[in-house]
Amino acid sequence: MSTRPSAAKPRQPAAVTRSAIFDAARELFGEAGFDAVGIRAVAARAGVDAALVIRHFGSKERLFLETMTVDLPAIQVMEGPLDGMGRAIVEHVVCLPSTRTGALAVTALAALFRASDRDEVRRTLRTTIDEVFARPLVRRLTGGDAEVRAHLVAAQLGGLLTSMHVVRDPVLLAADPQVVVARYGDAVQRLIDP
Amino acid sequence: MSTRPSAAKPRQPAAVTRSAIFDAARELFGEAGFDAVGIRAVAARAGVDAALVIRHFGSKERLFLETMTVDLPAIQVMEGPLDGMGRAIVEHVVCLPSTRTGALAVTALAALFRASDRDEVRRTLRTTIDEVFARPLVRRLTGGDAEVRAHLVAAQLGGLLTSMHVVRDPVLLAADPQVVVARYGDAVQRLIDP
DNA sequence: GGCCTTTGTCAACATTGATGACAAGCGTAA
DNA sequence: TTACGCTTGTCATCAATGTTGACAAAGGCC
Repeated sequence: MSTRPSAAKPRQPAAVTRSAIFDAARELFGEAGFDAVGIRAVAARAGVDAALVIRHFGSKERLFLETMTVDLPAIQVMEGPLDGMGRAIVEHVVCLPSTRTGALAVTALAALFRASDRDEVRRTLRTTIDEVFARPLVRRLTGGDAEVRAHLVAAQLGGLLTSMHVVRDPVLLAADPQVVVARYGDAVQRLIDP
Repeated sequence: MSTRPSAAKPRQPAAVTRSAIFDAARELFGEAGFDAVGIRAVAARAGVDAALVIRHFGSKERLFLETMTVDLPAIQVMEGPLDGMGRAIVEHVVCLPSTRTGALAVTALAALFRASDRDEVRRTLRTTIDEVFARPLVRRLTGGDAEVRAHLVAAQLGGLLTSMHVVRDPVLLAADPQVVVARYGDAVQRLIDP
């Protein structure tokens, strides 16, 4: 017997271990949220010691922020015609979870909302919403109070997202998506029109 | 010396201790949120042993749910005329923090949002929104999709509230309240009109 | 005075995020 | 090869958390 009977893990390049931790964390955080998921659970799923998680990501919070990043490029329809943009945006948002990256983004955004107790998380959430929703719109809107109106649209979209994926309002989840798109889209349009 | 040199606290009726804990918890939870506030911090602020907190409220989560209850009676303007109700509701929501109970309600609602990782909290949040926003509206709306429309209005109001008090969008916080009321109110009205 | 419920106190428990020491692998240079 | 140094993995440990149970003492009721 050598000094340590338990088989030591064969050495791996740091990138492999890191991405294993990343994937495990993304899944677990997305499902259960920040505080329900412990570092040891992430480590176990990644097949790794808990201390390695901290070594690679610095802290649980940084791991969370890094994995729950929503990397959505600005919504494309915001470059299109202003006519009917309200419905187009809402349709885009409602149908997001049907694509792979969209589902990840929605999950991440919801997780950020639910963990926004922490200052750093709140800051990330704020800049994310600003970059994805508000800023692309400000440049397109005409008429008075353009900036405020763009941020109010962002509030509307955030409200729809949180109602469906944070609060999980059963009425909205069961509703016909086309009705939601038409009704809510028109309400959004009201803020787009000058 | 008797067996215990430190002066024991004079006995108090349970209601007094309980309400001291309640007040301390309400303040701390409202300021910093669920996980930033420990039981021992609440106990210290109430001048009480940590074990008493559990004895009186069962668990930290139950204490949180009990103190972060929003006891807003249904919004009064929802009983008024449908004409201009959108602006009236938004004005009510925007001006809530100016009253004592309103400020407590907003703080509690925001805290519930931020702690909605936990199933029990999410359930409370859902029924609260349903009772305060959606249900009173369903009875008033005419035309098709009344229930969905009412819940979409609730989503709008939730979005405005979270943008201001959870995300804390600086643009909205700095904006002229009258502009917000007028613009967002009209968008809400769009969902009220049949 | 005895008895029982209520109120307060304290020590402990398991679990959490995080740290630091140490061992082992692997390449490079002398 | 040997020696050094950097990287990777493992472990023991720390302080803090929510929660529990045992125990002390106060006060009301017979």
